[in-house]
Amino acid sequence: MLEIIMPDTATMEAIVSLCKRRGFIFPASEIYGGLNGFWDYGPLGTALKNNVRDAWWHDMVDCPPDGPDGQPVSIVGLDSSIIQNPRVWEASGHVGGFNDPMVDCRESKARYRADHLGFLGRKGDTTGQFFAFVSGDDSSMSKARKKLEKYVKAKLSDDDLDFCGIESMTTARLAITVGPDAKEAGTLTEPRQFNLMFKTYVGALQDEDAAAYLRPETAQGIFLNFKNVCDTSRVRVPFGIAQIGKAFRNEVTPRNFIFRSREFEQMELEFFCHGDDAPKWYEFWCETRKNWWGTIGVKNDNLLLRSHDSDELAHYAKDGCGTFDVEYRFPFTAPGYGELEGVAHRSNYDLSQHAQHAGAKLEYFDQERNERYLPHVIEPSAGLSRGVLAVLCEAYTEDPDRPSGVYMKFHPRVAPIKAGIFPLVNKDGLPEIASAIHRELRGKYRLEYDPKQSIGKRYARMDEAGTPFCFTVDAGTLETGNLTVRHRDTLAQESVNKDQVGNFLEDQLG
RNA sequence: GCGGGGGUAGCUCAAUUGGUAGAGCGUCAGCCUUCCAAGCUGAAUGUUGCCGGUUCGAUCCCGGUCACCCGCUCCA
Repeated sequence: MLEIIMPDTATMEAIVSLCKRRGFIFPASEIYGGLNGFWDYGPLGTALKNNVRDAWWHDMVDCPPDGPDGQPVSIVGLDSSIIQNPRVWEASGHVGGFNDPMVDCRESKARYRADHLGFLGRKGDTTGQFFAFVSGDDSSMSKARKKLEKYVKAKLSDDDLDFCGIESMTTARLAITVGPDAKEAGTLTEPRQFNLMFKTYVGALQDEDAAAYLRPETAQGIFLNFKNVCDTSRVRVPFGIAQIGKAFRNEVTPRNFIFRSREFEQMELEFFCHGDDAPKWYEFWCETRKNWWGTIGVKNDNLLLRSHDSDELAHYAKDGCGTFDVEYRFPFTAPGYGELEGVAHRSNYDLSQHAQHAGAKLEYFDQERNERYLPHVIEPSAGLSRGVLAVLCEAYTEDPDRPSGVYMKFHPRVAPIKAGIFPLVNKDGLPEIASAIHRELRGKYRLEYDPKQSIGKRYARMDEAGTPFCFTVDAGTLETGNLTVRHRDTLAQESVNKDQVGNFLEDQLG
């Protein structure tokens, strides 16, 4: 029997509500009415996000996985600037195609710069069709002319033609215009601004010479420093450079909580290798990255791993061996999936672009091969903000049988609070024992000591915070030294000596 | 960007069809309490999203705006 899964807006609203109630995530500048596409992380959310971030950094940089040859791969860290020389974004392809008003064709799926389009009509005819062409492209123009002549069923001389630019094209005119690569009329959109980058000005004078952009991805900062890292870090190809940081995109429609926001965090790795070895490393990183999500509790049931079809490959991935997505079934995408991470073979696109635009020598000399070349790049690019959202969705577990009605089943590795330390009652010397355990271990683990209110209330709070363990000191502890540890997921309780709490956590958390 | 839906305490909601708002839960304090939001006593918290208009008076009517949710669009 197939289970039919629908977009679950009720669950999503419950998750957003819990995030607000417990201090995971708030709307940014909420007391001023918020700001579309921006979110703030509260105490628990910050801890959760830092834990996901640290897990990635640990597994990629501090303790990278073994490569295909069984030896640990070589990866170093980087933290580049959010604002770079604006020419960076020309080289990367972010400015140009996306800084000017663009016209899309719904039929041919082609996109044109609006100021590069010309329009051809019959002089004196205000109701007949117009035919668009790409200015400066003779074949495109003659094609438009032929289409026009076929439409009016007459041979036209130059004097019969009416040329105009996009500025003369009203909505009504566009509706009867045939695109440069289209057959039907009315498939061109109106010119639309596609500047997805946030613009700012460097220095006090706000003239266009001082214009700069907030980075729309962290990746470029890595390519910019490729030579610096090679020259200073004794790395040899193949190796990787990792970076975690904020990126900014002025999205048309921010939607779905922190899934598509205008300010977000990325965890990106650019792995440089010889072009011949690229397929091998691509394979390796697809495998490595898809398995990683399980180590922070995002399970296979809700993960989808898929390769891009060739027609959806980005400009930088055209010549590579493909792009591979790790997708997660969020409540708002179900039964579909939303992207968590993409592993792309970018060939040597980025380095060659920067070498060309900057006039810099970015080639690497490979001693072993006795060969000078631009390395190819395998890029596993993961969303930290989206990762946090996936972790939240995955952890959210309804359980009518427990007082809170819901608990967050975080993997201990990313849980904001690792354990609660409670005296069963706030008297008889129990708080002193619990407090002493807390003071002893708090430097090593994020713990919460709470002597107030009923024990059930404290357990319920920890359930919503997703704390995996709670240690409770009771009267028996005074005699035997044993206290009780409660497991969040099973509600099971077991006895542990108070001197063994540190060891217990060490076993469970590593 | 277009269309639709609701914005009332931290959360879930009620009320007044024009006369400045309540409950439950949560939170906090004290008491009590031998393991799952228990009990008792008390307390704090709202410019009814924001701005303007009509009115003697607006949370309610009107206009605008902001954020959120849904459907299109968009998402290199």
